[in-house]
Amino acid sequence: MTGKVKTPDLSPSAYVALGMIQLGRRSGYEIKQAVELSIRFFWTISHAQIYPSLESLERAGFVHGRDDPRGRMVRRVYTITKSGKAAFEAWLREEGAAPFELRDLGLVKLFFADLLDREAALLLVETISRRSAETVAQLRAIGPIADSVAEDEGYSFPKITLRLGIAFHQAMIDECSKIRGELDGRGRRGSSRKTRS
Amino acid sequence: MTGKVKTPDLSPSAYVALGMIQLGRRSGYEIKQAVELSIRFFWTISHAQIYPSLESLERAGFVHGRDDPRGRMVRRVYTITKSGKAAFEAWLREEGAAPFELRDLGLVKLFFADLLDREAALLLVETISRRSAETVAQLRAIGPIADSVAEDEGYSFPKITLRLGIAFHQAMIDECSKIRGELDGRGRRGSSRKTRS
DNA sequence: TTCTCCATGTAAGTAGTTACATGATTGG
DNA sequence: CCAATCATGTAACTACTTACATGGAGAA
Repeated sequence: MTGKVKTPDLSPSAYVALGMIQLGRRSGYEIKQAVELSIRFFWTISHAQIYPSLESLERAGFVHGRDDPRGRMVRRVYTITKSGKAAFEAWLREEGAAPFELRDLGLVKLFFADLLDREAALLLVETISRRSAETVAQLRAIGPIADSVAEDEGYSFPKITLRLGIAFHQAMIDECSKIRGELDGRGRRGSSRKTRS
Repeated sequence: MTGKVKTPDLSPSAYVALGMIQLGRRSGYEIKQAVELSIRFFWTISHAQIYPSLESLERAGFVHGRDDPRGRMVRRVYTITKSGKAAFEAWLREEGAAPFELRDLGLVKLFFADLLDREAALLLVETISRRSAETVAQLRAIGPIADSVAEDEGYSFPKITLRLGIAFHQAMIDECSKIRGELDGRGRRGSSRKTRS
């Protein structure tokens, strides 16, 4: 009789917020902070997106919000509902290609680096490598937090996604250093396109 | 007297188009194809973006376009101007963090996988791993084309960006298989959060 | 008192997509 | 003659960001 339950189609970011609420975040502000501390390397949400998302989650019946001022300071906290939990789990289990989007101007520039001299090309490699190194450092800095979350709350997957992030930036760093070596070798024999022209 | 030359601020995608023209692509259609064949793994442009970009490049004096119909078929081809070459090189050399943006719902879901049973979590790892494997396969398929571009036209950096792409997806695959191993080990002792609740 | 953090909200703008729209050419 | 490919263009929409806007709380 119920037939197909009309799942209100919420944006991915709304589901992210829903997930954060299920993990214990209460206000929009806390959700934003949690995202910055955890998944920001593969997903970002601005607060201008979070507050409207919370409204649509509430309209969908997935969360229940109530005002909970701190002193005179306005504040609205949310709890996940039963249907919210079900919807979130369904979303997690949903099949189909989860979109993977990478936009990296550094790599784009490197693609065109034949139009530059060797030094400038090396600089581009350097830039890509350094940026990944910084990211790895930031990810490692988060490590202890993820450790304590795993111990205190029993959530082990944040550590795993952290490892994946480190792994792929480390791969970039390693490949960049190989490339640098090769370009140096080529350079010593002096055969840069730019120099010739 | 000339003072600061007012560089019209074109979108990154316009610069990508400019670069493709410098590498010998002539029409919007060819640019689109070249992008799909080369940098699509870290940059995409829809044709709805390319044609307006070409107009702004022409307005900026960076390219010169002329109609070049094939029979009765409309077609407009572009050549890069001197100032276009200079502007493109300046863009390539421009310092400052080239934005790196990754949006990956697969990793987001994995982050929340503590809310699932072990099998479902493994499925998520599987999905991430498979997607990277497919990407690596596609990148390897492009390899021979990049090889011939390197030999025939002397452009060696397309091969290098290809390698970087393969390297980081391979890192994802490797890390995923480690994770899978660990989850299996944990599973045998039966301590999934979902099962307990 | 002043700075940083907590906390929420909106308006305007950017960047990009998909879908709509058209039509020629080539090869089977 | 039909499908795939070549070729360009626009309108509507979506998603998202930045900047504007406001103000309380706590610490130095």
